[in-house]
Amino acid sequence: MRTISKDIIGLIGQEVTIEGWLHKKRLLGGLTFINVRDRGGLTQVVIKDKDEVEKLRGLQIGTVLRVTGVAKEEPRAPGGAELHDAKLEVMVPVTEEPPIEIDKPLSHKSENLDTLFEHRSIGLRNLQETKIFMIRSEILRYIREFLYSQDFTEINTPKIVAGDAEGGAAVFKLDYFGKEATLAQSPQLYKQIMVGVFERVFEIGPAFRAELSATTRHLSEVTMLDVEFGFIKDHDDVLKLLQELVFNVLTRLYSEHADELKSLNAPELTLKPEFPRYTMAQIHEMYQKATGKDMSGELDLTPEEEKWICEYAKKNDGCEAVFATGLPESKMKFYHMKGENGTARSGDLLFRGIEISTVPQREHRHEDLIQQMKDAGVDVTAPGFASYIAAFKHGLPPHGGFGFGIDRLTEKAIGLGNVKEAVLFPRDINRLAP
RNA sequence: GGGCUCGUAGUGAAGUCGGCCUAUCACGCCUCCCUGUCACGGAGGAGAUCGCCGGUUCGAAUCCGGUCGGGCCCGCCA
Repeated sequence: MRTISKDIIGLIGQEVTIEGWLHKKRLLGGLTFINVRDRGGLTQVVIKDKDEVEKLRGLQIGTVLRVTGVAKEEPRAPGGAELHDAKLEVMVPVTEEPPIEIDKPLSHKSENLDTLFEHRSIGLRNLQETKIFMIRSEILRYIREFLYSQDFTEINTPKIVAGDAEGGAAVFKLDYFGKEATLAQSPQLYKQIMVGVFERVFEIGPAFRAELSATTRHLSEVTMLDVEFGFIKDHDDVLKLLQELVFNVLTRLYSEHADELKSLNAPELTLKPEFPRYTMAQIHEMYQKATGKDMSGELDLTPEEEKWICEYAKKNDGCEAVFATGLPESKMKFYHMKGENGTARSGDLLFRGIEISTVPQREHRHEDLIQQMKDAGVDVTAPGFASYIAAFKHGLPPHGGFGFGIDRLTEKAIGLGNVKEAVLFPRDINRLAP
């Protein structure tokens, strides 16, 4: 019977067998400590028998072991317990020295990220690296639990799609049995269609972006949370749902994983249930007043302004998340709903200096949608649009939703410097492997 | 697409306006010592044709040109 490391504390006095990877050796002469890693963490094993220690000679970190010993309560051991009188069995010997260390912090300096990703399969065994992805897993779990509690249904939509459906982002083209297809840049059209079926849907999946962008916040393959729900009263309903989701997920993360976040040097969380809201025009004006730089000619916020408004909101509103509303109509997509004074009913959610989400209300009226598509130069007869338009023709209620970057949220929740650090195997303009 | 930068043992760094470099340090690795370590400690050792190609020079890690590979910012985008 195999015991998992975190359960040893409950089996004091009993003989237990653990299986895992040799994580660290410390030879002190007549006494040897080894750490064995399994899915529950590390177990410290104390070995006094020289013959048992000899079994590890020539074997490197990563060697897979079966260890049988007696569980002892020991305040000096990590976790309060350790194994004594251990017998070792080498299940998979490893003689190759690891290319990257796993028991000391790895360099996350931007110029060293390439090494980090090159040796990803080993580096991820470093407990500090593992924590990043444990936290990412928890963020996904909290998101799902919140949305289930709000009666949402999780869906999966195709990632191979016909043509350039949405517009905006650059797409990857591929040959699909002789036809031209693209990798989906977003589940936008499908999730709207599904509002006509389930009312409330969400999807967590990949989206592909072919922009030639090489920055700390861009990936060619991102993981998006896409939410869409019907029977909204107004745009405010959409902003409120996102606000509640983000507040719920982040406060839960910071309370349930305080230790891990602290060990990763994550900043303190400053958040309020009601996120401050500023219009794009207001932000341009406030930024100009503060810095003297005039950005009013820009339709969108510049990266510098995004950082600035987040700092401002943290200091003056006590909240690191902030909505930028009143996106200019000229920047809106054909499926967004027009607002007042040449703006779209849309907003951006910014957190710790970066855009995490775009939050629009959709145009649900069939005739108006068709007109907006034509105005945007979209071919409404293209095969990719037929079933989309049909959903509207057969009745879609007022609805809205948002796309939401999981990678960016994970990065910023932990306080990392580059979105790629929050991705197991990042894809960017230079990297296709591992 | 534009601009700016970087490339030195397995890993992270120092040295870079020509010579004191037979290339320095830390971690890791190997050998030995060490009975409470937990980034263990101590002694010794191996490991680098300084990304690659060419040039200048008596002499190049260091200067010049090219090339390949990274990184950061802008634009685009989320």
